[in-house]
Amino acid sequence: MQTSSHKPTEAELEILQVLWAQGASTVRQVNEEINKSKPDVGYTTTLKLMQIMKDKGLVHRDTSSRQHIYQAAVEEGLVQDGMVKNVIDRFFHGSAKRLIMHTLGQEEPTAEELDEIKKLIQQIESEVKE
Amino acid sequence: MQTSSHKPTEAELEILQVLWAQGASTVRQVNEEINKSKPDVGYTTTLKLMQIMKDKGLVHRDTSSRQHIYQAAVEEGLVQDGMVKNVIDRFFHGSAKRLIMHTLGQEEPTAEELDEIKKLIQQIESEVKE
DNA sequence: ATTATTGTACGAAGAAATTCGTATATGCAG
DNA sequence: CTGCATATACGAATTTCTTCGTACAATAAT
Repeated sequence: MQTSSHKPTEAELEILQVLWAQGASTVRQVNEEINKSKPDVGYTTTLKLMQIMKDKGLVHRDTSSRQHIYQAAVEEGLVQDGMVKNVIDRFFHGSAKRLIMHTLGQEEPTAEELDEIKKLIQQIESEVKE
Repeated sequence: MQTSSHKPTEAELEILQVLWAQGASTVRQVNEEINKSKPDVGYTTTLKLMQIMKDKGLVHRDTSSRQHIYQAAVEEGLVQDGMVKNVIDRFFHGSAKRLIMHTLGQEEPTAEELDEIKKLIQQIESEVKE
């Protein structure tokens, strides 16, 4: 088994975000996207990071054309999952409930959103009963 | 206004956790607590970190006795808040709902916890109506 | 009073993450 | 064909974070 899933660093994560949002992309496309929020990140910096990520197995690379095309090799959901676990452990004493309640109290969800959350809760409750 | 709130690093966060849990403490108290999970962290390492944190304004220090007494200078809730915002932005496309639903789906909360969350939702709903 | 213990100060080593300069290859316009 | 724009490769500098050795001061013990 290919021991995948090195935990991405900050900068690597930013690149993954772009790949998740835009799908397979060249280094230039990724760098331009990143430059929208961080104008000073040089092209070779992004390139190097993406090469490192390829070595770590975080992305796949298609080298058949001159402009290599990169693609996320880890699922967004799995990384989200890891991050949520991490936050729960580090900031909410291991309690998912605390995270949820904090978020509810803090982020002012709309009535529709609250509705959807309620529905999900009911669904979970019914699953547990059966 | 004193632009406070340098974002704490990993190691700094761990120290803040201890200070939040135990209240004002000496370096030795903090180091001993940390040694429960990380036995190899040396005393001077913790000391140095706490001194750095004092420079950054993350903790306050009372030097009136020989054993300096440190106290968190940032509120746990505020740091949690910042982290939750961060995670929502970076991993959940800015949607608190998505974070909550992901967490609910992932972390298998107990029936009691679901109850509490429902209560909070109802409370928020009634507040919005008024 | 002398020694051992326990404390802070702080420079600097070590490790991890990020950034970039430069070499070199390829494609394209004239 | 020649020059310019645009690629990748990759070593190395830089920055940030963490760890610790060592110097020195204060207190406690004998």
